[in-house]
Amino acid sequence: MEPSRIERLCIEKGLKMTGQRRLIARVLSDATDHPDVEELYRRALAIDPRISIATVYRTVRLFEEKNILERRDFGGGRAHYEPVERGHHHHLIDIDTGKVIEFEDAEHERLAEAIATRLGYDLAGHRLELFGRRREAVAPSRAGDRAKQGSGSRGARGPVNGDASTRPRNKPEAP
Amino acid sequence: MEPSRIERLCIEKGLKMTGQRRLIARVLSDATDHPDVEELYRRALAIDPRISIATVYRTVRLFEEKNILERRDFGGGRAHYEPVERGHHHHLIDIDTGKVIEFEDAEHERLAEAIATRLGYDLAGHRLELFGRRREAVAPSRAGDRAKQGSGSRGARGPVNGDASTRPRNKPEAP
DNA sequence: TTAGCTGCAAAACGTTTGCTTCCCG
DNA sequence: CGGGAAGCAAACGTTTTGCAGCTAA
Repeated sequence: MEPSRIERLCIEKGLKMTGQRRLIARVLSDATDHPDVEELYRRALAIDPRISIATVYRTVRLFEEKNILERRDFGGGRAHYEPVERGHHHHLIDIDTGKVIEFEDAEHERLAEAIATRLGYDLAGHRLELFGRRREAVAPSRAGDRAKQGSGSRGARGPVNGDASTRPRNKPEAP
Repeated sequence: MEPSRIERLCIEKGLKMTGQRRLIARVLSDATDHPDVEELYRRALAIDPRISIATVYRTVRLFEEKNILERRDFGGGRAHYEPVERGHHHHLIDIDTGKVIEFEDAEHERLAEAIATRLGYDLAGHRLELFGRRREAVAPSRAGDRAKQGSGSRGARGPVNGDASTRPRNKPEAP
């Protein structure tokens, strides 16, 4: 079987390629979403049931350090991962479904740079997260134009209450 | 002793005011930074050594639900809190010192709204975090106009390595 | 051959909760 | 007085780690 994109990256960076790393690399290469470690573990288990979750943790950490993966924190306790090769972008999180939409915005990049400069800093990184809710179709004609959405790891875990009342242990919430 | 600003808020919202809540309200009113729960606990302990950390957790959660506090996640495991009365703003985190600088930017607000709209969403909230490093003074004349900085909770815990090598368990890092 | 990876189970970490006692309103 | 709050310790969910054996290079 030919090496996955991420496995190739690993080799480039001189990592020792074990079966488990190859497996995780493949799972990550195949992913189009932002899985957390448990989800990665689940997907890996489905292919080879002998892998341990400790290895998944160790591997994503390694990959992150080697700049192969990016860790994302959408709020809700668990870290999510995605290949850096997808390039720089930001996220809009649907607070009703938990779905994550990726986007880029040149103007924002420019603005972030400008703000840092204004404050006397060199920008080393930044993150922008939007939390939103599908806009109701207001036009009287056909309701609901749809947005291309990158899909969330696991499905929604119940809607966020708009007024920050009870917080359901592990949900993203709108700041 | 007269009630702190936050205690007044609590009373307005009809919360039962116990000694502990009054204490935490005071500590929060006095804070100009973004303390985490442990730090709040420490500051509260210094005033009244009989408070328990469980109470601090329960209280900040309550205050958050009542829209008195805002929880912030700067990456690094712990949640940080600040009074909402400080108004809407964003943060620039100094990756060398851990210091947090607050800023507002009208253009960014407008842009965030516009992006959400473009994607078919109503913006419910958003967060922008910049990670940066003090700019070296390059100009031969007077070096470095200074930025008003809100100061980090506890001092820096060692610099972040620019290339994401070993991650020191509980440090913010630049995305 | 051997540095370094894996699995397992146990520990660590921040946070929440069950229960009993205590206190505010 | 009664319902909610506090304290304590135990439980929680996620992540890390110590150790003994295994494996890629």
